[in-house]
Amino acid sequence: MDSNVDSNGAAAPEAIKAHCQRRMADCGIRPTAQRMRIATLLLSEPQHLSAEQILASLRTSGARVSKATVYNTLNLFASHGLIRQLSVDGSRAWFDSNVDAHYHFHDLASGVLIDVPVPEVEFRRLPPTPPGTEVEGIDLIIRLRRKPS
Amino acid sequence: MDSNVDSNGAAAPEAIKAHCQRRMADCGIRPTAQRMRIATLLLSEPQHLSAEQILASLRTSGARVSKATVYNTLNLFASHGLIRQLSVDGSRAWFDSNVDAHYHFHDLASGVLIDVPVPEVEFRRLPPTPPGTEVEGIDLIIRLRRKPS
DNA sequence: TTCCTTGCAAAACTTTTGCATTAAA
DNA sequence: TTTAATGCAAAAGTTTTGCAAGGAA
Repeated sequence: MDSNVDSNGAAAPEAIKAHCQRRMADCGIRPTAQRMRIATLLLSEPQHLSAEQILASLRTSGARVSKATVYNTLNLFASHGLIRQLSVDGSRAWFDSNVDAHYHFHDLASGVLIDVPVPEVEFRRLPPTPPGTEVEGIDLIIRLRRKPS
Repeated sequence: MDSNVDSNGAAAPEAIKAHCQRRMADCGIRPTAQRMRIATLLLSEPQHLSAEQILASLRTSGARVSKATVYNTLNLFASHGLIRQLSVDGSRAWFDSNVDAHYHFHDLASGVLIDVPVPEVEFRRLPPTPPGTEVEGIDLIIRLRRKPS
């Protein structure tokens, strides 16, 4: 049985599974076995994972998934708004399970990304958009360095 | 002679050259022929260029430059603060000749980047940084879509 | 049957690197 | 003469694609 709540108090696997199925259905994405594996891994909590990390994690846990399917699935999820793709440093894409509006800290020393909730940032003033355009979204990345002590 | 001012009123090539030499000297970068070509191209005005665009432009104008040198030089410039490297969409790096603090509009339809001067954005509130860290820089990209008319 | 999904391998693309050659100090 | 910069080709890393095989409707 794997219906227990884990040591962090995270939602039980069954609940995550159900949650993923519901969200995929809402997006009109057919819940195949591989997609469910990727979704349950990524959507289990707010996190930022790369395609390679997801592939490695799935392989480690014994799943049979190809690299092509991981990439295709992540692109599919992102295009349907199930996850969000981030461009942080250009070296690779990061996939964010949190699609609610939010911003990021980027720790330059470790590479770690940390979510910044919307209420933590307030704009007093934003530039007027060019004619014929409107704001689709705002990407804010606050780069962090180690404070010299 | 190519010391005329061009039709846009931009600085004359000689002035740009001198400007580049001075800035490279300030950064302790030896002004070799290839570096000067890349610098005069990129630093002639505020703009965003990819490595391939720079390589193509140099080749078109008859310069003998290798791809490796273009990449190595751009990395060198960026590491010395002569230019700024941007991660906008993950597909490739963009090199920004404007190293003064500023933000960007990103037109999703055309891919075009537009500078947003600092005074156009004011933060009323920013999140507290995690312990032991301080802000190194703030990257703000305002994504634009075409306004439905 | 028909359509969609998957895996595998190959390809595409951007960027980096090794090394011999060239240019500069 | 000694060090640094360049060009070329190859390699590396990430992501996409073609196609045959498998699976669901």
